[in-house]
Amino acid sequence: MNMYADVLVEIKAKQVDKTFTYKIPTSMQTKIQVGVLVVVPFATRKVEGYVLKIHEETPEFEAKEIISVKNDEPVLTEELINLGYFLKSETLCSLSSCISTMLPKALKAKEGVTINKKYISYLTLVNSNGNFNSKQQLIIDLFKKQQEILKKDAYLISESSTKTLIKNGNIKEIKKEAYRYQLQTSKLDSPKNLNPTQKQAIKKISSYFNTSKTILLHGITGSGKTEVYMNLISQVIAQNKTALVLVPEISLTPQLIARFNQRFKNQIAVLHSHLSDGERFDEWRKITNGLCKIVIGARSAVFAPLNNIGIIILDEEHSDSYKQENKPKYHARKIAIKRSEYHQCPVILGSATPCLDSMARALKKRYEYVLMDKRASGGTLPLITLVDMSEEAKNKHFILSRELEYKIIERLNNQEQIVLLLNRRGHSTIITCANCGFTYRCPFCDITLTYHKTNKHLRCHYCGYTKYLDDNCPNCHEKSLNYYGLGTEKLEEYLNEVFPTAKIIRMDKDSTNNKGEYERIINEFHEGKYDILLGTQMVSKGLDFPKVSLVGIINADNSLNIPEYKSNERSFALLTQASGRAGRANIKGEVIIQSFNIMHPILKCVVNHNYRAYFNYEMKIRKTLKYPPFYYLAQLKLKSQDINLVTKEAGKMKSYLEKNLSKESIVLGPSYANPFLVNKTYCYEILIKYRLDNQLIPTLTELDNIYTIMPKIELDIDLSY
DNA sequence: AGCACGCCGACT
DNA sequence: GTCGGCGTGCTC
Repeated sequence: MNMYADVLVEIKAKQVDKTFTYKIPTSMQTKIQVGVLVVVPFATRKVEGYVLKIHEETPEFEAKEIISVKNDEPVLTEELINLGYFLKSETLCSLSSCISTMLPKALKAKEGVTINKKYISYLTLVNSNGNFNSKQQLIIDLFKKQQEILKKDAYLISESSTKTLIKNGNIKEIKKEAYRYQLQTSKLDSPKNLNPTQKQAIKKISSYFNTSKTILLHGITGSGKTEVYMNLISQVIAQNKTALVLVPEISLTPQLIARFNQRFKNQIAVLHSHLSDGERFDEWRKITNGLCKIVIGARSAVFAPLNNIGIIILDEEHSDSYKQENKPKYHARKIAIKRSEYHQCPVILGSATPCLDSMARALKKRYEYVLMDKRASGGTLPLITLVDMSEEAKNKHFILSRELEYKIIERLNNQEQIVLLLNRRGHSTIITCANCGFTYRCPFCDITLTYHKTNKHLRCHYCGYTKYLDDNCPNCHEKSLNYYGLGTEKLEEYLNEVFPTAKIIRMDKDSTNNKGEYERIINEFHEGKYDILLGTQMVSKGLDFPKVSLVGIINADNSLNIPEYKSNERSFALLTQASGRAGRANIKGEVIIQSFNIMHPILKCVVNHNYRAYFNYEMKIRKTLKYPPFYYLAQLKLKSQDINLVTKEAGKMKSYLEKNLSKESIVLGPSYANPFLVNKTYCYEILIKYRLDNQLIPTLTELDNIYTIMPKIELDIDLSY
C-alpha cells in the first residue's frame, strides 16, 4: 500500500497556501509522522515543509516523493496543527505564517539558520584495573562518589591523563543533551498564609478543574492574585497535569520568575522575547521532553507545546500586550480559550481592571466571575485626589501642582518613595520657532518631531527618523526656538531643579534600551537607592515597592484624549494600576492625579476606586455608539506610497464592502489613519461594525486576494481589533 | 514566493 | 540573427 503525506510548504505566499501531497518512500515510512519537518521537491527547487496529514488516498496528480526527513521528532502536535488552522480562520493569514509564529526559530521550516542542541560531555567508568600514575588514579577515584563525572572536572586534574584513560578503555565519554537557559537558583519558597478571600477564590476556581470554563478573577491591586495562581498550579501538578501561565512581557521580571522557581523548583520553563534562539529552542525542548510541567511566558508562550494542560492563567488579562500587532494579528486570550477546550481545563483571566469585554461576558454568565476585593496584607486602597491644572496654570504651575510639589517634599522628608507617571517620552514634543513659526516635522510621517535632550536629537516616534537639533531655526536662522510639550526627560530635568537633593531615576523606553537596564532601575529603586521614580506606563505595571507612599500622575489627559474608542478603557486601567503602586505594605498610600479636565467621569471612577461605575458608564457609551462588546470590529488598513492609488482604492473598497456585506453591518470610512503618513506610506482606515455577518469572512478573503496580487499597495486586516 | 516559459525591442 | 526585458502562470 502506498502511503502519502500532505505537506505544507514553507513559502509565505497566498498562492501556495495549501497542502501538497507527496509519496512517502518505503524507506522513510517509520520515520515520517504527522508534525515532522521534511524536504520535498517543489517545481524546480527543494523546499522544506511540515507533514500535516498521512493517508493512503491516491491523489489525482502524480505525486512526487519526499526527499528527506529533517527532524525525526515531530515539531508539531495534532493540537498545534489544529490551532494553526484556527489561527488562520481568526486572522485570515496564510497557514504557513500561522504555523511558523507558533514555533521557535530553530524548529521552523527553512529560515536558513541551524540551531543545534547543546551537549555536555560526561565520563563513566568502564574498567578500574590497570597501572595508573598519580593523576590517573585521582581521576579513577572520582568515580567512587558518583557514576558519572563532568569531563570538564577530569580535565581540571589533567587533560592528558583523561585522554590516556579514554584511549586505554578505562573510562568512556558520553554526551548528554544540555539546556542553555539557567534559572537563578535560590532558596525554596513556601506557600504564604492565605486570607479568607483568597481561600474562597481558590475553592471556587478549583471546582472548575477538568472543565473548559473561563473564569474572570477580578482582584483589586494588591489582593494577592499571584499566591492564588501558585496554589492552583500546585493542585494541578499534584494531579500530574501541566500549567500554562501567561503574563505581559513587561511583568516577566527575574523576580517573578524567581518567585515561581522557588515554589516549583526545576519544573519551570520560561519563554519570552529576550531569550536567544538557542535558549528558546532549549526551553521548547524541555517542554516537549516533559521535563517542565509549568510554562511561564509572554504572549507567544500561549503556543507552548505542553501536553495534558490542567490550567491556563492569563495574568493582567486586560493588557494590550496580549494582542500581536504584526501578522498574524491574534489575541492570546482567544487562543488560550481555544486550547482550554481541547485540554478540558479552566482558563483564569486575572486583573484588577478587567477589560470591558471580559467583564461583560462574566455578567452574562459566559465566564465565571470571582471577585477579590480585599488587599492581601490587610492594607487599604490609597486616597486619590484630583488636581485641576487649569487653576494651577493660572499660578504658573505648569508641570507640578502646588499640592503634588508639597506632598513630594513631605515624603522626601519622611524618607518614603515617590512614583511619578508621565505617559510621554522625550523632552519636548513640539519645537517651534518664535520668530517665523517654523515647526520641526518628520519628513516621512505626518507628525511633529520629539526632542530628546540627552543626545540633542530630534526623533520621530513612528518611523524612528533621527536628526541632530541645531539651536538656530533652519528656516529663518534666528536663535529663537521654543520647546513645548512635556515629556519624561523635561520632567526629570525639572524635578532635579526643584528637588536638588533628591535622588531621581527615569524609566522609559529610552532609558531602558540596554539589556538589564530595566531590571537594574527596578532593583535599585526597590533597595532605596532613589527617592523618586518617574517614567512612562512602565512604572505602572504590577511592580511592588513597599516604601512607595505617593504616586503622582502628571497629565491624566494624555491617555484620555487619544481619539480611539478604547481610550477610556485604557485610561481607567492605566490610572488604576498606577494608583495601585501607592501604599502596598503598612504605609498608607496617596495618589495625586493632575488633569485639565477634572470633571471627566472616568477620573471620578478612578478616584472612587469604583470599577463598576466605570463599567456601567463605558458600557452605555459603547452601546449607543455601537462598539464592542455590543458589536464586533474589523479594522482594515490600506497602505501605499502612492497617495492617488491608495485614495482611489480605499473608495472602491468601501463600496465593495457595502455591496457585499450584510445590511446590518456598518462600514465606516475610509478615514485618514492616525497618523496618515508613516515612513513615506499613506494609510487609510476602514472600520466594520458587525454582529452576525456570514458575508464578512468571504468578502474580506476576496479583498485580501485582490490586494495581495495588486502591486504597490497593501491591505492589512485586523479582526481582533 | 520563485522560477520557467514566452513573446517583443536593441545589440555584438 | 541573439541577448534580455519582465508579464503570466504553475508548483503535488
